Amino acid sequence: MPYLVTAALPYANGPLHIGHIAGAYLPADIFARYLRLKGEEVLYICGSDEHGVAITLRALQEQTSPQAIIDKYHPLLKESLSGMGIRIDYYGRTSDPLHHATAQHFFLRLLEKGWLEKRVVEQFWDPQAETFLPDRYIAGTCPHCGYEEAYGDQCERCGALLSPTELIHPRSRLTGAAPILRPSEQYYFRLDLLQPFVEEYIHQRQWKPNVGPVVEQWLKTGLAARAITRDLSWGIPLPLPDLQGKVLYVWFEAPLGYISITQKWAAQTGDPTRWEHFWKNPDAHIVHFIGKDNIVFHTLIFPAILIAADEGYTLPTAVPANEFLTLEGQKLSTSRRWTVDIHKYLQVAPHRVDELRFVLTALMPQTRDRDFSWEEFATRINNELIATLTNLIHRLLTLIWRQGGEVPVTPTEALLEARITAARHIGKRIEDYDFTGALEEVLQLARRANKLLTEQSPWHRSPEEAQSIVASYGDILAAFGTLLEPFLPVTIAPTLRSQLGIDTFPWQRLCEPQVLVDQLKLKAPPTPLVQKLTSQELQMMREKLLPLPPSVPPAQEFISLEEFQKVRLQVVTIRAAERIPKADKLLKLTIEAADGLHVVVSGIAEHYQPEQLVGQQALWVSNLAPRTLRGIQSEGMLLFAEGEGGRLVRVSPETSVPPGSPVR
RNA sequence: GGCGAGAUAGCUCAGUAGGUGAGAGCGCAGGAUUCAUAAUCCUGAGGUCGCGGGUUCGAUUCCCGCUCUCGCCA
Repeated sequence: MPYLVTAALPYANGPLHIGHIAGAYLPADIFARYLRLKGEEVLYICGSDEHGVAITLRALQEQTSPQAIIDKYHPLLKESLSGMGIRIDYYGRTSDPLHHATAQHFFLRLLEKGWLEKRVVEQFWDPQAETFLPDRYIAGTCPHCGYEEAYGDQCERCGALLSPTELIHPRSRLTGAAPILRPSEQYYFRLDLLQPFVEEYIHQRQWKPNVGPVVEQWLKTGLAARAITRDLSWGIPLPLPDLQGKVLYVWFEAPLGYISITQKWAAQTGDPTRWEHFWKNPDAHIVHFIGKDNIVFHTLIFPAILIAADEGYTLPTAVPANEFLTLEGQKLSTSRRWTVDIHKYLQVAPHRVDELRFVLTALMPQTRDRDFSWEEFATRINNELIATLTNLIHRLLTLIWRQGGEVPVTPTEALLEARITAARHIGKRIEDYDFTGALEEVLQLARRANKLLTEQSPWHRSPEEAQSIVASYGDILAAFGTLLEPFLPVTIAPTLRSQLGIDTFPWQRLCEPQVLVDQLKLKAPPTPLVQKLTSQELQMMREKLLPLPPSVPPAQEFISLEEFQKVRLQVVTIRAAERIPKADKLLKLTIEAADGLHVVVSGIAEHYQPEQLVGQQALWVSNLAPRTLRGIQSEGMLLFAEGEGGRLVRVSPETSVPPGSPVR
């Protein structure tokens, strides 16, 4: 039975970050690698999603064309994925002419089958640009919170979902002109009529506990007809002559990318019909790995499209959606730059890809949101990956090397049994889409082997006994060469196999009691598979990968003007600066303010020499309660900006002003 | 406002179709050991299973209400 594995098509308007990897691409990769080892026929396809308003807007921001945006991000996405060891059989893109043709085919087919309906809707028109405006192209004042930069679909300040007509003083984000309402014809997809068929499909499948309730809720509310066209220039044109200037809405055409990219792949293999082996085969498994934001599209809308087309398409077998990853306790956000971007990680730590895969697998948000922190990152690597797993491998390899590097493999019952149950449990967990649990089983095997090895302590025994004990571990070492492959395929698993001079085994063999190899021969003295992560290295990674200091919460409460005015700020001139004995970080500063000289103790000695500061101006909070530091009373506080890596930078007026000038 | 999900050891999380003393990993304390990247192994401390009611012989597990967090929808 063939498997088609897909992962959410990444949107080509920004880089991939750890949340994307942990949510979709990595679980799909582990799943696909495991199936390949099992000898199943697997095709893992993915590609860039290159249409939609966000891309046009991005192009406007960067003052370039949508084509330039996608041509910039498509390769970046592709390289980020391959750099992470995500082995995708074919990575396509939705700007491909083949995708356009496939999407247009579906549109015409649905039209022919009567599932589409033309409706006239009132939409905003920009009289200057002479174009209809999508919701996101319209800005105005939010009717809920008064925010003046709210968008037509959502207010970014209060989070309210809006419709463009609700905005007070709407204006076009293209030209700034006041848009006017005009009637426009759009095609609607009659999801409401398809609901019975979709329900039948939904109830034939098993859904993950975090997916099922969401789907049921949508069905309960009732599916509504949705517009599948938009008045835009960037996208897939409607294949109809009478409606110019309209394109297919992204949520309609993007999922069809799974089909068109499979077709593209098939064309490359020389057999253009081979895509039907997956998409028109009732025995094929189609598994979509996505994040929770995509559940509705993959479980309801995409199947509805396939059902409506009525051309014998295979419906998705499973949609193992993951929840979200947070970073240091806060939601990842590309616009707020609160992310760890993959392409940057690959530059900063190119030799630590498997380490990141390990941590992201351990922290995969399978049933609920999970948090990624750098401290956790280091702990997982040093105390689990290295201490438990690769250290076991290293001590075994060292023992073998000390016996001449060549041993016959004669496993004990206990070791064989441990290997077999581990292989079975790992496989079962992966098939249940529990990747964290599968990795835990790998560690469990390492813990069992560590325990047995310590109990037997070959280093305490006679040379003969020691030799036979060490020989008994050869089988488990060989097994790790395959067991680690789905999880750590970039450096760790292949390096182990090359040290042992073996290849991977079919997964089935790991579940059977026959010895995997008769003997092992090491060519070179073993070197550790993973280097410990030092606190300096961690610090370096953190500084280079996280541009914002985590101490500033992006979601802040608003304060009133009155509250703000309680803070008294003035410009002061620093008249003297000196170090404080036995304090590494503190400087004693004498400042000239409106009412004369004051003493302030500042924690900036690591960033400024005292003589750099004398004569300079700074901002001073004058009414902060005084505090005694190192026996010196500090009055108020000088303000410094916190730059990257916690670097402190003095804040001062653009041109010199008299000391004591108020700041309001 | 409606709906959904979550709240279990210092931390991250499992779990219970209701039942003898509630689990794992990490962290911590003590011990063993030294083949190994101060890694490994053993032992231990530590929890009113969010709060309040109810059903029950018995609830962390079922029901109702509440609080907090997150998400979806209006």
